[in-house]
Amino acid sequence: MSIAADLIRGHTDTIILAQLMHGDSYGYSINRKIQEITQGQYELKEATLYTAFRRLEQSGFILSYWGDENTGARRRYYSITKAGRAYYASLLDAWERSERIIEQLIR
Amino acid sequence: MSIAADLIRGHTDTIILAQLMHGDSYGYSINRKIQEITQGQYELKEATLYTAFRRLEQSGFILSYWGDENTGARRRYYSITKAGRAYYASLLDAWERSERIIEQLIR
DNA sequence: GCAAATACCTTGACAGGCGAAGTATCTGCA
DNA sequence: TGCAGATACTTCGCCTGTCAAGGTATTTGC
Repeated sequence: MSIAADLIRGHTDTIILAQLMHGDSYGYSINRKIQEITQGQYELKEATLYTAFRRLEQSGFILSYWGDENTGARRRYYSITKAGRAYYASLLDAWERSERIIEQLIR
Repeated sequence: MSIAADLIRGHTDTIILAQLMHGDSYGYSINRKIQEITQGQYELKEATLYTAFRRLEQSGFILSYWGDENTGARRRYYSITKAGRAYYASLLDAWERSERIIEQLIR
């Protein structure tokens, strides 16, 4: 991974929720998607990913259920809740504001 | 402070170095400058600020010296080193790249 | 038959941010 | 003179998020 994870820190929840806004998905798939989108420049470490899922579920922003694959490894799917959508919107807004602030401060 | 500090986390060093690129300064002043620039939307907590100074100095990115005020409280001034300038440039670059990545990931 | 990919989970360490509390000096004002 | 408030720096200990390392189980390809 070529990008300092510290700079993405704090966006983990936003990234996961953004993916779930496009539809239910499961951990491994979401992480591959992230690698695809960034052309391998970024990935979530598994431990980080699964801790985030637990955090988001405990907060009521996502729901999980086991997929009923009759083939392949078992998958735990996640679904964004209504509260999750609202939270996502507020995180997007926070990103936009912080982006402007950082821009001003680092030049 | 209205902005989630977690989003700025990881930029503390960059922000401090950016201010020192404009000339030597001391903690309290740098923090006031940050509040000015952001119109009060952001500030570094004192503990955060001074730990960052120590971290940066130990890494050789800044130097410190006591000011010789004969009035007012004593001030510890900081000066950016050559290594600090190079580090700052690399942090700026990292910011630009991470900004693009985040943009892609959160929509 | 076995390596590699898929898929998930847990533990413990570490780093950075920060609340809280403390020290010391100076300024303004009653 | 006395005292609040601003200036200025410092330390301690907690909290949170990241992640290395290790583990489990299944399926696919050779």
